[in-house]
Amino acid sequence: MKKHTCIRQQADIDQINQCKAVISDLDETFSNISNVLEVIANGVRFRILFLLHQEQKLCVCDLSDILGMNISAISQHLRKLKDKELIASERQGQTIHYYLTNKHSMLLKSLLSKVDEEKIMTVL
Amino acid sequence: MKKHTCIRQQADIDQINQCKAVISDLDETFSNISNVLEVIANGVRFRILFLLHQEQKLCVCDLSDILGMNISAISQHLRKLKDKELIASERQGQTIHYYLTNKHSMLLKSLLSKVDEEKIMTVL
DNA sequence: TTAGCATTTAAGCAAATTCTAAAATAGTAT
DNA sequence: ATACTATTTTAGAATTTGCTTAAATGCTAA
Repeated sequence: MKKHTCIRQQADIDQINQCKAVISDLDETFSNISNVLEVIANGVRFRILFLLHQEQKLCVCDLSDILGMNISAISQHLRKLKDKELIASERQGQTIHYYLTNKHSMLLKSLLSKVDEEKIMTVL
Repeated sequence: MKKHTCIRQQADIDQINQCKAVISDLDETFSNISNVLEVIANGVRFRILFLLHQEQKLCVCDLSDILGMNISAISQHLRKLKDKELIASERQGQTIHYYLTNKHSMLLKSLLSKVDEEKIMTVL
């Protein structure tokens, strides 16, 4: 039918159609999860999330100092995290503190817990 | 010291230095996790992993049919997954079957379980 | 108000990502 | 061998991402 279809005999048509149905059915779900994962997966942003989890709250300057990166770059990463509602901010005078929200906190916890697991692995 | 440092008084120098030490100490760990997450986070690859988890094994053609994508595109995604050892392949005649490996299986299971959780959310 | 600090936003660029199309590889079967 | 099928690889284009620099916003304090 389409150019990306193989002309093979051993294909299990039923299996393929069932899978198609599942994928189509869960399409929005997959997109939701991937959208959040893509934001978390970035090395800098993952470190930011780890730091916010450990320190409760930090400002752009703190993160910039800790990670040795440009303030603007950090700010742009924070915006992406904020867009996905993984973090929120609170102004206190001139400084704006960022902290983790409850949204996706389960997912985040399970990913951050990998840091401790992985740490043990890399020591070996 | 550096151009990205704010000149603020309320900075907790000890806190920042402690964080720097932790981040530096765990640097390799963060990179390892991010590298794997970045591969998993992609929408197409996440769907591939989900399908392999559900169906045990599938060939490039199957995945191409199910996801409605070019065979070449799928093949390139499979290579990325294989590079990170998330999947492995097994030749059977002309067709090459892909299946999940045990590497990062814990991480993967917890991420794939989000599909069922999220599904319930999107229905509401 | 003006100056100064913290932060965000905008613009531009380089590098990375993903897809398409075409060529290459490899096994099957005639 | 030749033809055919399944898959991978390569090359290129389009898009996205992440960083840098500079300008804009917003609070604070003199």
